[in-house]
Amino acid sequence: MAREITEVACPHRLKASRDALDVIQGKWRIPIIISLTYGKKRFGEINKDIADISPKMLSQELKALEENKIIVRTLYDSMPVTVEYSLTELGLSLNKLLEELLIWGIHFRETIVGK
Amino acid sequence: MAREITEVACPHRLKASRDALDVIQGKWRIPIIISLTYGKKRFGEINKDIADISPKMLSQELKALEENKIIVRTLYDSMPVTVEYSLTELGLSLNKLLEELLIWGIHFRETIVGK
DNA sequence: GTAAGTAGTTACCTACAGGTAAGTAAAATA
DNA sequence: TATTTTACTTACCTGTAGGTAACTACTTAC
Repeated sequence: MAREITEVACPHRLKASRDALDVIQGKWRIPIIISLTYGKKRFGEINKDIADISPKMLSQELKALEENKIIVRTLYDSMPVTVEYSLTELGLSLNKLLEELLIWGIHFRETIVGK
Repeated sequence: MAREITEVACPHRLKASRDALDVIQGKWRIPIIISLTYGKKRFGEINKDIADISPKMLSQELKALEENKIIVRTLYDSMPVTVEYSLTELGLSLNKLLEELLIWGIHFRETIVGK
């Protein structure tokens, strides 16, 4: 019965969904990921892309995304040290989820606001 | 160029994604939605499904989900007053997004933990 | 009358997300 | 020598998410 599915399958499903949510949640993660889908960028470039983020928050969120293997930080020891951030394979694999989030968000807006 | 897409299309995309995230984010929203995908339920039944939620949090989150038109609250004035919660069309339409969240969550776990 | 069930509410507390402002270090430029 | 650029860090503050515990109101069963 449905009861069995609920009790047996749900804890695992819940844990995975929660993991995914934890990675993309917060105010800045998605903007950062989207900023990097258009290619590798430097700290200052991301900062310009996302106008209202403070360097503290950007630094903090980049660190978190790096820990979760969503992005990689590459340091070039050129004359003025430059750092570049880019999406990993795992980061790129978020594409479908982000797309679905976007689609539902639009649907939500149409349903709530539109009528 | 990509630059143009970034600057023109992103603010709207971001807003929609953020809207969607706001609806499902937090510790209890997804568990509650999943609990209701298996049919309408009463307060006490959801409380039993999600063992560690407090009545305060359940009440609070049900109210928020109702405000966002994800669920409906139906009151039956039978002898002991009973209340039933069920998913709306909009709530049911979250299915694909939740599925995608689950799929990526599993992929994430395999990539991070598995190897 | 007392207990138990249904569906919550109220008051209070803590932890973390996020924000502001300023400081840091190293090299390039003027 | 002083200023600018890049990439941050540090200290401090506020607001919200979430938690605990106890209380409420109504009804049925014992």
